[in-house]
Amino acid sequence: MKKERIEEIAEILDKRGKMTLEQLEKEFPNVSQMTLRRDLYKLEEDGRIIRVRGGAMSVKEVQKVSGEAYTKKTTINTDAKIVIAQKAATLIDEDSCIFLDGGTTAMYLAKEISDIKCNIFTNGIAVAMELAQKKNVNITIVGGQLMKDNLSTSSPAAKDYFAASNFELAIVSATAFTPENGFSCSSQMESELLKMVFQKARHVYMMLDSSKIGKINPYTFAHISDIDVLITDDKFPREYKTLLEQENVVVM
Amino acid sequence: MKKERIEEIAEILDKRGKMTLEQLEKEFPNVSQMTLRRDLYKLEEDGRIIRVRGGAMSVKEVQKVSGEAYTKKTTINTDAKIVIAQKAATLIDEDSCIFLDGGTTAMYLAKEISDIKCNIFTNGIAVAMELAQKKNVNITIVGGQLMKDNLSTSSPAAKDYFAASNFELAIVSATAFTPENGFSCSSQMESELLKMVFQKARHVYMMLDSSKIGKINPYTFAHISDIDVLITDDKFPREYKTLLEQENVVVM
DNA sequence: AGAAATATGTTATTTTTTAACACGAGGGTA
DNA sequence: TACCCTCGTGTTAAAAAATAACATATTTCT
Repeated sequence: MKKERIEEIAEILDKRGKMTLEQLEKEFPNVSQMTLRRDLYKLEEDGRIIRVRGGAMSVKEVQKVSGEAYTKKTTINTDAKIVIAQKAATLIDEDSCIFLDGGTTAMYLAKEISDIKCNIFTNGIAVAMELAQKKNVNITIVGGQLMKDNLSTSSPAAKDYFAASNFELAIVSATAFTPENGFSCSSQMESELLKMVFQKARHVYMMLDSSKIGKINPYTFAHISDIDVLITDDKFPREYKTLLEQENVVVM
Repeated sequence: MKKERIEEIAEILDKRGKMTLEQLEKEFPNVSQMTLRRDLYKLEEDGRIIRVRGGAMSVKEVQKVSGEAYTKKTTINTDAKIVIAQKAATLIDEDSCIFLDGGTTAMYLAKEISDIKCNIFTNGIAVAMELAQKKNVNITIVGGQLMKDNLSTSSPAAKDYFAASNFELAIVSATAFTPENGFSCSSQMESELLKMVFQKARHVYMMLDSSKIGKINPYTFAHISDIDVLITDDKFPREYKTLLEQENVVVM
């Protein structure tokens, strides 16, 4: 089917770096050239490849050449984040009303979410941009000052926003976690915003890849008891898991 | 000479990210298309650009925005918009406080703005994202519901935002204009938001490429008398210009 | 100066891409 | 069940762009 084929094309392209349409036709003899073209077009829209004369090339390939600076940040523990995002995506129901933070994990979640009718609040513009591709998702952006490092907003005025809006579920992530210091982040405003979110939300799911564990950031916005579910990867330490479960947190 | 030209092409490309051959021809009117093609070929050999259908894109650009889609649905009257954006960019002073709308013209303006210390409010997340690359620009996003077609937000709650913030200058654009119906757009919420902006702003500059002229959209948010400066391209009809100048609008 | 190398322009040809329409397979609804 | 709709796909014609090939400068070097 379409989706698998597109995925496969992306993989091949990532692997080989560059392919001509002719080569792709050989690889996929049972579909027409036009279909492959359309697939490439879609992949280009998603920013995964660049179409060039005669075929296409992988964006990763281009980035590999010399781009370390920016790329690095987004590739920390990418695989784990994607796994976490996929898990989280299964937890989103139709017609639900959700807050999503602006972190990279949320970004991956935005990619993974299926296009169902739901309402999502977010303070991350990259997240919002990703979600904008889903037809059925209603997106609301929390305004405020933009932090350039993580492309998310925060402001004291967010309080007013939240006053007039409701959401049952908040799916957030932290940049650091220890059992003693709880979940922390590096920006005070963000921490304040998240505290507000926690007050508003009926349930809170925390996405936390294992690289965050044992680290401490300046502003704690939540403790173990504040969350309902922790979504993590399989490198998550067993002892922490039992610890969390003792506090009635579901770890998945 | 060849070398300087190639260098210049590389620089332009790094700045704009992507250019068509047509645009390059305008930039270099004294050489033939073929020469430019050969230049691009050379630059590709050197690994600085990637040639794509119709033109080329900077490798840096690809490396920079890994998540964003480079795809251009935004190719309507691009040249005019860039010209307008360049003009508008010259009007932005250090330490000023500006509202910028979320349209494509504003997007180009965001690219052209030099990295000076200033404060920019915007309701366009694509605009905000572009601005995020400037170190010295302080960005505030107006929250609200995201409209997927133009990636800008609008909401009744914006009023509250504006209540607590000031800006001297608003630089906006419209999707349609006639002298009788004034400046109009297709979304009621956006129109309301712009009206609020107009109330708050001391000065209003309107960016309007000539393709918008003579068209009417459902919601009028301003008339000629509401704006101070109109920034347009050289296809702007002379008779309209005199008309505007009669109403003390500066046309540039 | 004059030959060789380099750079540019012009035109025709080939290749690639797009646009437009058609068709059939599901999926939901009255 | 019949109908309508959307979606994915294929086919073809038309447009656009890239290349190749050749002609004509322009520079460089001896």
